[in-house]
Amino acid sequence: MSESSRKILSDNNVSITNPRILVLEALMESQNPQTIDDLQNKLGNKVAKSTLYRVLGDLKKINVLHEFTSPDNTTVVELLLHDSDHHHHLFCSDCGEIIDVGLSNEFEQLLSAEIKKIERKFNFQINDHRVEMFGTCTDQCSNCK
Amino acid sequence: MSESSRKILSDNNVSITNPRILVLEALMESQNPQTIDDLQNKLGNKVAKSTLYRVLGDLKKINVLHEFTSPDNTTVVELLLHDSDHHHHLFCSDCGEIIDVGLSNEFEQLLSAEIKKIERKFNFQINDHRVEMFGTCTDQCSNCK
DNA sequence: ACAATAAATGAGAATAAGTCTCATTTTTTT
DNA sequence: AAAAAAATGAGACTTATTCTCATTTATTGT
Repeated sequence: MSESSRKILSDNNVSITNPRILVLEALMESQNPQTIDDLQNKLGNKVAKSTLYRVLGDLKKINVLHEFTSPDNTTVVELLLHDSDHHHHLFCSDCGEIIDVGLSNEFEQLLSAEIKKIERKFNFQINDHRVEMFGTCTDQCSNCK
Repeated sequence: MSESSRKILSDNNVSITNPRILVLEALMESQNPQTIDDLQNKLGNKVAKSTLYRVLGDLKKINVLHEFTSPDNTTVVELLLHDSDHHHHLFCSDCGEIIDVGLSNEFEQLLSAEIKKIERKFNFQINDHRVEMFGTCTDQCSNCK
């Protein structure tokens, strides 16, 4: 059960500790990004707050964790295990839910072309991008009643 | 000089006060998004910290201010005076600079089409979107030496 | 223009997310 | 299994943002 967590850590030469496994399992419990609060609730008092933040930092350093900020200014975090799972985010301003969204290859190709133009225009080297979409879930999502 | 600031306020039925004018002028000084720190420096001690935050809140409420968070977790703020000036952001991870970027109409049209698909798929009503691009400015920008 | 009323401000206290410290525990190495 | 290195927990600390409330400034009605 904790096998994949252990693998993530050993693959990245990070020592295998209980807090790290617990945090990884908590992260894997949900597909979509989650807040630090969500994580703390899942972990209860099994991992100290300082350790939680430290472990999140460790996971960022080995590039398996992506941290960003939602429009209501909450820090959210999501596992990024495969380079392949490039995706974007859809934010609901009613309930705060954040949903991972894939866009078509056609779109991604045109975006890549646009990005090449921007690189030239601004003399930048661009190594990542993301599309954020903002709105409201028109009927009930898991949080809206 | 402060005419356009006054107009923004009166157009939105917000009472015209000195701090509001000063904050608007400071915001208008730079085309690209700026940090709260930048603003505080520009304003010196002319506007109290609590007032600055309150005024920024007021401006958000009347939709002339857009606040977001940069990848290094700093709050940044930019005036959005015309509905027409839809744009995206380019972040430099070396110097922290944030640059406003427009993308082609062709791209925006394809993105709109993608967004319509997402709306249907997730039962969302999407009212805004933004593309974020992350990279480094390969030669010196205004901050990099 | 002038009171009266309502709204906004300044100063600093309060809150909260995130970081830091250091003594103890756990993991890794040999 | 012992020694060395790294990670953890607990709580103090920092810092951005919000809140409170007495005072000042703006707006409204006459």
